Amino acid sequence: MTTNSESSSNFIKNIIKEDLKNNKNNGRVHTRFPPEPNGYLHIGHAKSICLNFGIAEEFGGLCNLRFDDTNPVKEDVEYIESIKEDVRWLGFDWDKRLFYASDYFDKLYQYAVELIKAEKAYVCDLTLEEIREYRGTLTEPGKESPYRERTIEENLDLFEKMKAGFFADGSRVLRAKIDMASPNLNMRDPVIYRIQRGNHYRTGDRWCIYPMYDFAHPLSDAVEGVTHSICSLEFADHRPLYDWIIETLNIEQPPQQMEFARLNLSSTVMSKRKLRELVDHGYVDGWDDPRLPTISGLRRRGYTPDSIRDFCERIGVAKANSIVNIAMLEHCVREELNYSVQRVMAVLRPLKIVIENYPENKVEMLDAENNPEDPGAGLRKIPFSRVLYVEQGDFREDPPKKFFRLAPGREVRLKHAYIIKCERAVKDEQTGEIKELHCTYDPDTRSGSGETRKVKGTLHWVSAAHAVEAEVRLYDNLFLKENPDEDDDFKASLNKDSLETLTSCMVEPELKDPVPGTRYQFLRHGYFCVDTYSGSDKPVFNRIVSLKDTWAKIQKAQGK
RNA sequence: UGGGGCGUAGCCAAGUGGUAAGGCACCAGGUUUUGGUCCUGGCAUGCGCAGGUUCGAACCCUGCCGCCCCAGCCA
Repeated sequence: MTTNSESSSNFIKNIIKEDLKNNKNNGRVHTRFPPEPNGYLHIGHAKSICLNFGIAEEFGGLCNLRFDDTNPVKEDVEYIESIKEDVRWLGFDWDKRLFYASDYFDKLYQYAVELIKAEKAYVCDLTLEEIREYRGTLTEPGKESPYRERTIEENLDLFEKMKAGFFADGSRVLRAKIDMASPNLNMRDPVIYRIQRGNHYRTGDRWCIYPMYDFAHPLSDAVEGVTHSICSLEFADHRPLYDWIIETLNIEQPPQQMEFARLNLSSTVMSKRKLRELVDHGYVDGWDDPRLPTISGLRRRGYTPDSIRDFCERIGVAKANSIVNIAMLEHCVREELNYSVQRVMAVLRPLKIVIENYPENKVEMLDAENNPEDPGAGLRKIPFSRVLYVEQGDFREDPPKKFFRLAPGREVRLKHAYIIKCERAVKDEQTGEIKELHCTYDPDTRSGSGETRKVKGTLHWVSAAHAVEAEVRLYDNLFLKENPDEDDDFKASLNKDSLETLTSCMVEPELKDPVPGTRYQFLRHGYFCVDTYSGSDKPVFNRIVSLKDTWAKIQKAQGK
């Protein structure tokens, strides 16, 4: 497998090792992956999933899947199944530990009551705008709410009534009583419960008050026995509040929040908001568009779970914001697919060639190795005949330096077949367009015959009479800019050519009725995956990633 | 201009006082019936900058500079 058996170190693992050494939490390691069911998972989530489940695996602990569903207006069942499917597809198992923050609403309510009784929370009647004003600014302290000193009894009564639906949405909130002068805005009497009518996708209309993240999260962790609560950097400012909740409520075995930098990938966007915009406005064809960094997009594109996990392992975990180059991800799939996937010949832009000295009706079945990296993959038979297709780009009438392919008078080998020589190009008299090539073959050079004559280039090809017509979709970066977020409108650098659809490709008969999801290497092109929606009439292949292309580099260096 | 976090090669990232791991990318060469793979070698006299402590500093101290996050009844 691609994944290194020995994973690299990072600051989170180091802390956990230290905790284990000190027998903190009685040697338990328990993490959780806590998505909000309000969107599809992307590769940034994969990093978190690999981290959380990976740590549990490595240290003999457990990892829960918990839906952080405390906001009824944003969440939907639609996302639950897709998230579960994605986590499973990545290869992780939460066993019986599938949880929902919404399952804790009763407990959470009790904890809130407890806070009130300890005079650590109060019902506040300030409006949203007033709360904002009272909060102060980054440089000035806030003011205490006039409702801050209500009695326990009054607070209990009001909170009860909030729950019972006596008050309008937004008219009152429950706030933690902490410190309006704190330099950390999160500690300036944060709202921990708000009134919000609306149908929660799981609890329906049972509740009209909902806990805020800052209140629900530490307590959900506590309820589940989580020891290490790993989240992204922007929550670092919330840690004092997280700890305050845990301490104030006297939670034993307090979970510990730790923050890491989330993943950014070059030439794409990662925020749910932006991905949603691309989907909703038709810039892409849905959440599983193969150009998207969503898990479902990558899956449809043909990426493997192993390659994504390998990627997450290689990029490491740290606290520095960074943008990982997408070349890293591409490397990971190539590495896996190179030794695991069958080779096949596919001509994407066909150019007809006629082998003049090859008998009219003869067909030879030639041996072709399925995977040179894996002799156990065996051989298959491919038909060779007088009329073939080769790649248009493999012929140049006036070849540049270092061009090792077909040109008038030049010889090349046809992979698994014969050495052929280009005798002449037939052009359209009107347009000058090259219609076909006339070649001759050397009967003594059949592959495997022991012939050792060397030629500079080897081309893939397909027998015209036996070829299967196919559609091939070539994907390129969705954005032209390494960091689309730099622009005022991230869409400014959208790549208009991120999808190129080729509808007249000719592939070998092996690919007649391919099973969706099957991956192949198209010789000299790259790795391709049969599209999820590929029909039987004409197979559709998605390019996962191209092969590395030295010739392209040479051309670039030559200035084309 | 308050608070929190971060600066190690083009991109990631180890390293936590003993003289800069690893990967990607890139460059050069070898092998090759995929211009793929594979193999070999190269790629930071340097760790944001400037001082200081020390026999010795990316690691400790001081002062600067730069970037990110925070004023949702979102998560």
